Amino acid sequence: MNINAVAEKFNLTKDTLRYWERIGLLPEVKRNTSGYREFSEHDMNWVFYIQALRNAGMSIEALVEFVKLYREGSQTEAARKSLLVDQRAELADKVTGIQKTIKYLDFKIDHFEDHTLNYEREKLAYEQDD
Amino acid sequence: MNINAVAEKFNLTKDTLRYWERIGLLPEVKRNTSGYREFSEHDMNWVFYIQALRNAGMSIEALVEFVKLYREGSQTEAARKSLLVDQRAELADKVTGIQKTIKYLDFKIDHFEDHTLNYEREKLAYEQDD
DNA sequence: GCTTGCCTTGGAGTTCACACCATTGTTTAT
DNA sequence: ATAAACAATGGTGTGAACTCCAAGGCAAGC
Repeated sequence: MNINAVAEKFNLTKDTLRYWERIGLLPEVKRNTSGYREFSEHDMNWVFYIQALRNAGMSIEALVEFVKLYREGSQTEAARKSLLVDQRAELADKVTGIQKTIKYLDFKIDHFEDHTLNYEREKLAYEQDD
Repeated sequence: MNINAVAEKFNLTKDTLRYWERIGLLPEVKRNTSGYREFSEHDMNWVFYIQALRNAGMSIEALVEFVKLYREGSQTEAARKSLLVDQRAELADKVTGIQKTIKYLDFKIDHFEDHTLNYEREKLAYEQDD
Protein backbone atom coordinates (compact mmCIF):
# COMPACT_ATOMS: atom_id res chain seq x y z
CA MET A 1 0.00 0.00 0.00
CA ASN A 2 1.39 3.38 -0.89
CA ILE A 3 1.40 6.37 1.40
CA ASN A 4 -1.74 7.90 -0.01
CA ALA A 5 -3.83 4.76 0.51
CA VAL A 6 -2.64 4.46 4.10
CA ALA A 7 -3.32 8.12 4.77
CA GLU A 8 -6.88 7.70 3.53
CA LYS A 9 -7.41 4.44 5.38
CA PHE A 10 -6.43 5.99 8.68
CA ASN A 11 -7.68 9.45 7.98
CA LEU A 12 -4.28 11.02 8.38
CA THR A 13 -2.34 13.18 5.97
CA LYS A 14 0.67 11.91 4.06
CA ASP A 15 2.70 14.62 5.76
CA THR A 16 1.74 13.29 9.16
CA LEU A 17 2.85 9.77 8.24
CA ARG A 18 6.18 11.08 6.96
CA TYR A 19 6.54 13.24 10.05
CA TRP A 20 5.89 10.31 12.36
CA GLU A 21 8.49 8.25 10.58
CA ARG A 22 10.99 11.08 10.64
CA ILE A 23 10.82 11.63 14.39
CA GLY A 24 10.94 7.90 15.10
CA LEU A 25 7.33 7.58 16.14
CA LEU A 26 6.85 5.05 13.35
CA PRO A 27 9.54 2.51 12.41
CA GLU A 28 11.11 3.06 9.02
CA VAL A 29 8.91 1.84 6.22
CA LYS A 30 10.39 -0.23 3.35
CA ARG A 31 10.78 1.44 -0.02
CA ASN A 32 10.25 0.04 -3.50
CA THR A 33 12.85 0.33 -6.25
CA SER A 34 12.01 3.94 -6.96
CA GLY A 35 12.18 5.01 -3.33
CA TYR A 36 8.45 5.08 -2.71
CA ARG A 37 7.22 3.92 0.68
CA GLU A 38 5.48 0.54 0.57
CA PHE A 39 3.44 -0.03 3.75
CA SER A 40 3.10 -3.66 4.82
CA GLU A 41 0.41 -5.12 7.08
CA HIS A 42 2.95 -4.86 9.81
CA ASP A 43 3.50 -1.17 9.17
CA MET A 44 -0.22 -0.56 9.26
CA ASN A 45 -0.29 -2.30 12.56
CA TRP A 46 2.09 0.32 13.85
CA VAL A 47 0.05 3.13 12.42
CA PHE A 48 -3.00 1.69 14.08
CA TYR A 49 -1.27 1.34 17.41
CA ILE A 50 0.15 4.83 17.33
CA GLN A 51 -3.12 6.40 16.29
CA ALA A 52 -5.04 4.60 19.03
CA LEU A 53 -2.60 5.62 21.72
CA ARG A 54 -2.25 9.19 20.48
CA ASN A 55 -6.02 9.56 20.44
CA ALA A 56 -6.11 8.33 24.00
CA GLY A 57 -3.73 11.15 24.89
CA MET A 58 -0.51 9.19 25.23
CA SER A 59 2.58 11.33 24.76
CA ILE A 60 4.69 11.03 21.66
CA GLU A 61 7.71 10.63 23.87
CA ALA A 62 6.46 7.39 25.43
CA LEU A 63 5.56 5.98 22.04
CA VAL A 64 8.89 6.89 20.51
CA GLU A 65 10.57 4.95 23.30
CA PHE A 66 8.54 1.88 22.40
CA VAL A 67 9.48 2.14 18.72
CA LYS A 68 13.11 2.64 19.66
CA LEU A 69 13.11 -0.57 21.68
CA TYR A 70 11.42 -2.39 18.86
CA ARG A 71 14.15 -1.38 16.46
CA GLU A 72 16.80 -2.56 18.86
CA GLY A 73 15.51 -6.08 18.34
CA SER A 74 14.19 -9.09 20.16
CA GLN A 75 16.33 -8.71 23.27
CA THR A 76 14.15 -5.73 24.22
CA GLU A 77 10.92 -7.73 24.34
CA ALA A 78 10.64 -7.71 28.09
CA ALA A 79 11.19 -3.96 28.21
CA ARG A 80 8.58 -3.42 25.53
CA LYS A 81 6.03 -5.54 27.30
CA SER A 82 6.57 -3.63 30.49
CA LEU A 83 6.17 -0.37 28.59
CA LEU A 84 2.79 -1.60 27.38
CA VAL A 85 1.86 -2.34 30.96
CA ASP A 86 2.97 1.15 32.00
CA GLN A 87 0.95 2.73 29.24
CA ARG A 88 -2.08 0.79 30.30
CA ALA A 89 -1.65 2.03 33.87
CA GLU A 90 -1.22 5.58 32.68
CA LEU A 91 -4.44 5.43 30.70
CA ALA A 92 -6.25 3.93 33.68
CA ASP A 93 -5.10 6.88 35.79
CA LYS A 94 -6.27 9.27 33.16
CA VAL A 95 -9.70 7.67 33.22
CA THR A 96 -9.85 8.07 36.98
CA GLY A 97 -9.00 11.75 36.68
CA ILE A 98 -11.61 12.40 34.04
CA GLN A 99 -14.24 10.59 36.05
CA LYS A 100 -13.46 12.88 38.94
CA THR A 101 -14.05 15.86 36.69
CA ILE A 102 -17.30 14.31 35.45
CA LYS A 103 -18.52 14.10 39.05
CA TYR A 104 -17.55 17.69 39.56
CA LEU A 105 -19.54 18.69 36.49
CA ASP A 106 -22.49 16.71 37.82
CA PHE A 107 -22.27 18.73 41.00
CA LYS A 108 -22.12 21.97 39.04
CA ILE A 109 -25.10 20.95 36.93
CA ASP A 110 -27.11 19.93 39.99
CA HIS A 111 -26.37 23.21 41.76
CA PHE A 112 -26.62 25.39 38.73
CA GLU A 113 -29.16 27.79 40.18
CA ASP A 114 -27.31 27.99 43.48
CA HIS A 115 -25.51 31.31 43.59
CA THR A 116 -23.93 30.65 46.94
CA LEU A 117 -21.34 28.41 45.35
CA ASN A 118 -17.74 29.31 45.94
CA TYR A 119 -14.33 27.90 45.37
CA GLU A 120 -14.20 25.96 48.61
CA ARG A 121 -17.51 24.21 48.02
CA GLU A 122 -16.63 23.32 44.44
CA LYS A 123 -13.28 22.05 45.48
CA LEU A 124 -14.94 19.87 48.09
CA ALA A 125 -17.29 18.50 45.46
CA TYR A 126 -14.30 17.72 43.33
CA GLU A 127 -12.30 16.01 46.05
CA GLN A 128 -15.21 13.87 47.17
CA ASP A 129 -14.46 10.21 46.74
CA ASP A 130 -17.72 8.39 47.51
CA MET B 1 -5.88 37.86 46.49
CA ASN B 2 -3.27 39.12 44.09
CA ILE B 3 -2.09 37.30 41.01
CA ASN B 4 0.94 35.80 42.64
CA ALA B 5 -1.02 34.21 45.47
CA VAL B 6 -3.52 32.72 43.05
CA ALA B 7 -0.75 31.41 40.83
CA GLU B 8 0.82 29.65 43.80
CA LYS B 9 -2.47 28.33 45.11
CA PHE B 10 -3.30 26.68 41.80
CA ASN B 11 0.23 25.89 40.77
CA LEU B 12 0.03 28.02 37.67
CA THR B 13 2.24 30.85 36.54
CA LYS B 14 1.16 34.47 36.58
CA ASP B 15 1.70 34.50 32.84
CA THR B 16 -0.77 31.68 32.40
CA LEU B 17 -3.43 33.51 34.40
CA ARG B 18 -2.92 36.67 32.38
CA TYR B 19 -2.94 34.64 29.18
CA TRP B 20 -6.20 32.94 30.12
CA GLU B 21 -7.81 36.25 30.84
CA ARG B 22 -6.51 37.78 27.64
CA ILE B 23 -7.94 35.10 25.37
CA GLY B 24 -11.27 35.11 27.20
CA LEU B 25 -10.77 31.77 28.91
CA LEU B 26 -11.15 33.51 32.23
CA PRO B 27 -13.62 36.36 32.78
CA GLU B 28 -12.00 39.74 33.38
CA VAL B 29 -10.76 40.09 36.91
CA LYS B 30 -11.45 43.29 38.86
CA ARG B 31 -8.57 45.69 39.40
CA ASN B 32 -7.70 47.79 42.42
CA THR B 33 -6.99 51.52 42.18
CA SER B 34 -3.52 50.99 40.79
CA GLY B 35 -4.61 48.54 38.14
CA TYR B 36 -3.53 45.38 39.94
CA ARG B 37 -5.74 42.31 39.57
CA GLU B 38 -7.69 41.45 42.70
CA PHE B 39 -9.01 37.87 42.52
CA SER B 40 -12.27 37.25 44.37
CA GLU B 41 -13.57 33.88 45.58
CA HIS B 42 -15.69 33.91 42.49
CA ASP B 43 -12.68 34.40 40.25
CA MET B 44 -10.91 31.53 41.94
CA ASN B 45 -13.93 29.45 41.25
CA TRP B 46 -13.40 30.09 37.58
CA VAL B 47 -9.73 29.27 37.79
CA PHE B 48 -10.61 26.03 39.50
CA TYR B 49 -13.21 25.12 36.91
CA ILE B 50 -10.92 25.91 34.00
CA GLN B 51 -8.02 24.03 35.46
CA ALA B 52 -10.13 20.94 36.14
CA LEU B 53 -11.60 20.88 32.65
CA ARG B 54 -8.30 21.62 30.94
CA ASN B 55 -6.66 18.80 32.86
CA ALA B 56 -9.42 16.51 31.70
CA GLY B 57 -8.53 17.45 28.14
CA MET B 58 -11.38 19.81 27.34
CA SER B 59 -10.51 22.22 24.53
CA ILE B 60 -9.91 25.87 25.23
CA GLU B 61 -12.43 26.69 22.56
CA ALA B 62 -15.31 25.01 24.38
CA LEU B 63 -14.39 26.70 27.63
CA VAL B 64 -14.10 30.11 26.04
CA GLU B 65 -17.65 29.71 24.78
CA PHE B 66 -18.86 29.10 28.31
CA VAL B 67 -17.12 32.21 29.61
CA LYS B 68 -18.50 34.23 26.74
CA LEU B 69 -22.05 33.22 27.62
CA TYR B 70 -21.39 34.02 31.25
CA ARG B 71 -20.33 37.53 30.35
CA GLU B 72 -23.45 38.02 28.28
CA GLY B 73 -25.43 37.79 31.48
CA SER B 74 -28.24 35.92 33.15
CA GLN B 75 -30.32 35.40 30.05
CA THR B 76 -27.74 32.85 28.92
CA GLU B 77 -28.17 30.59 31.94
CA ALA B 78 -30.03 27.90 30.05
CA ALA B 79 -27.40 27.85 27.34
CA ARG B 80 -24.64 27.65 29.90
CA LYS B 81 -26.28 24.77 31.73
CA SER B 82 -26.65 22.89 28.49
CA LEU B 83 -22.99 23.53 27.71
CA LEU B 84 -22.08 21.94 31.02
CA VAL B 85 -24.19 18.95 30.06
CA ASP B 86 -22.43 18.81 26.69
CA GLN B 87 -19.05 18.94 28.35
CA ARG B 88 -20.02 16.15 30.67
CA ALA B 89 -21.09 14.05 27.68
CA GLU B 90 -17.86 14.83 25.89
CA LEU B 91 -15.80 13.69 28.85
CA ALA B 92 -17.89 10.55 29.14
CA ASP B 93 -17.17 9.80 25.48
CA LYS B 94 -13.51 10.38 26.07
CA VAL B 95 -13.55 7.89 28.91
CA THR B 96 -15.24 5.34 26.67
CA GLY B 97 -12.58 5.85 24.03
CA ILE B 98 -9.73 5.47 26.47
CA GLN B 99 -11.27 2.34 27.91
CA LYS B 100 -11.41 0.91 24.44
CA THR B 101 -7.72 1.61 24.04
CA ILE B 102 -7.05 0.02 27.43
CA LYS B 103 -8.76 -3.17 26.26
CA TYR B 104 -6.69 -3.05 23.10
CA LEU B 105 -3.53 -2.77 25.18
CA ASP B 106 -4.71 -5.70 27.28
CA PHE B 107 -5.02 -7.71 24.11
CA LYS B 108 -1.57 -6.68 22.97
CA ILE B 109 -0.11 -7.56 26.36
CA ASP B 110 -1.84 -10.94 26.40
CA HIS B 111 -0.65 -11.78 22.90
CA PHE B 112 2.74 -10.26 23.24
CA GLU B 113 4.65 -13.37 22.18
CA ASP B 114 2.29 -14.02 19.30
CA HIS B 115 4.08 -13.00 16.11
CA THR B 116 1.14 -13.82 13.87
CA LEU B 117 -0.59 -10.59 14.87
CA ASN B 118 -1.52 -8.26 12.06
CA TYR B 119 -3.48 -5.13 11.54
CA GLU B 120 -6.80 -6.89 10.97
CA ARG B 121 -6.57 -8.92 14.16
CA GLU B 122 -5.53 -5.93 16.25
CA LYS B 123 -8.28 -3.84 14.78
CA LEU B 124 -10.77 -6.57 15.64
CA ALA B 125 -9.47 -6.64 19.20
CA TYR B 126 -9.95 -2.89 19.33
CA GLU B 127 -13.45 -2.90 17.90
CA GLN B 128 -14.60 -5.70 20.16
CA ASP B 129 -17.41 -4.60 22.41
CA ASP B 130 -17.94 -7.76 24.47
C1' DG C 1 7.55 11.19 -25.92
C1' DC C 2 4.93 14.47 -23.52
C1' DT C 3 1.71 15.82 -20.09
C1' DT C 4 -0.44 14.91 -15.77
C1' DG C 5 -0.09 13.30 -11.37
C1' DC C 6 1.91 11.12 -7.45
C1' DC C 7 6.13 10.27 -5.01
C1' DT C 8 10.59 11.94 -2.84
C1' DT C 9 13.36 15.28 0.28
C1' DG C 10 14.65 19.52 2.61
C1' DG C 11 13.19 23.34 4.50
C1' DA C 12 10.13 27.02 5.68
C1' DG C 13 5.61 28.35 7.70
C1' DT C 14 1.71 27.85 11.10
C1' DT C 15 -0.91 27.27 15.30
C1' DC C 16 -1.38 26.55 20.04
C1' DA C 17 -0.43 27.49 24.70
C1' DC C 18 2.17 29.35 27.03
C1' DA C 19 7.11 31.62 28.78
C1' DC C 20 10.12 35.29 28.78
C1' DC C 21 11.56 40.10 28.46
C1' DA C 22 11.84 45.18 28.60
C1' DT C 23 9.78 49.05 30.22
C1' DT C 24 7.10 51.52 33.30
C1' DG C 25 4.30 52.20 37.46
C1' DT C 26 3.39 50.82 42.66
C1' DT C 27 4.02 49.18 47.25
C1' DT C 28 7.03 48.08 51.10
C1' DA C 29 10.91 48.11 54.06
C1' DT C 30 14.74 50.52 55.89
C1' DA D 1 13.29 59.11 50.13
C1' DT D 2 15.35 55.58 47.95
C1' DA D 3 16.14 50.71 46.93
C1' DA D 4 14.08 46.26 46.39
C1' DA D 5 10.26 43.65 45.18
C1' DC D 6 6.22 43.06 42.61
C1' DA D 7 2.47 44.39 39.20
C1' DA D 8 1.06 45.98 34.49
C1' DT D 9 1.45 45.99 29.36
C1' DG D 10 3.17 44.97 24.79
C1' DG D 11 5.87 42.35 22.32
C1' DT D 12 8.97 38.59 21.21
C1' DG D 13 10.49 33.71 21.79
C1' DT D 14 9.70 28.64 22.25
C1' DG D 15 8.55 23.73 21.56
C1' DA D 16 5.34 20.56 19.89
C1' DA D 17 3.02 18.68 16.10
C1' DC D 18 2.02 19.24 12.26
C1' DT D 19 1.38 21.63 7.33
C1' DC D 20 2.79 23.60 3.22
C1' DC D 21 5.99 24.50 -0.49
C1' DA D 22 9.63 24.06 -4.03
C1' DA D 23 12.42 21.24 -6.82
C1' DG D 24 13.09 17.10 -8.84
C1' DG D 25 12.29 11.91 -9.88
C1' DC D 26 9.07 8.25 -11.48
C1' DA D 27 4.74 6.24 -13.82
C1' DA D 28 0.67 5.81 -16.61
C1' DG D 29 -2.40 7.40 -20.33
C1' DC D 30 -2.77 9.16 -24.81
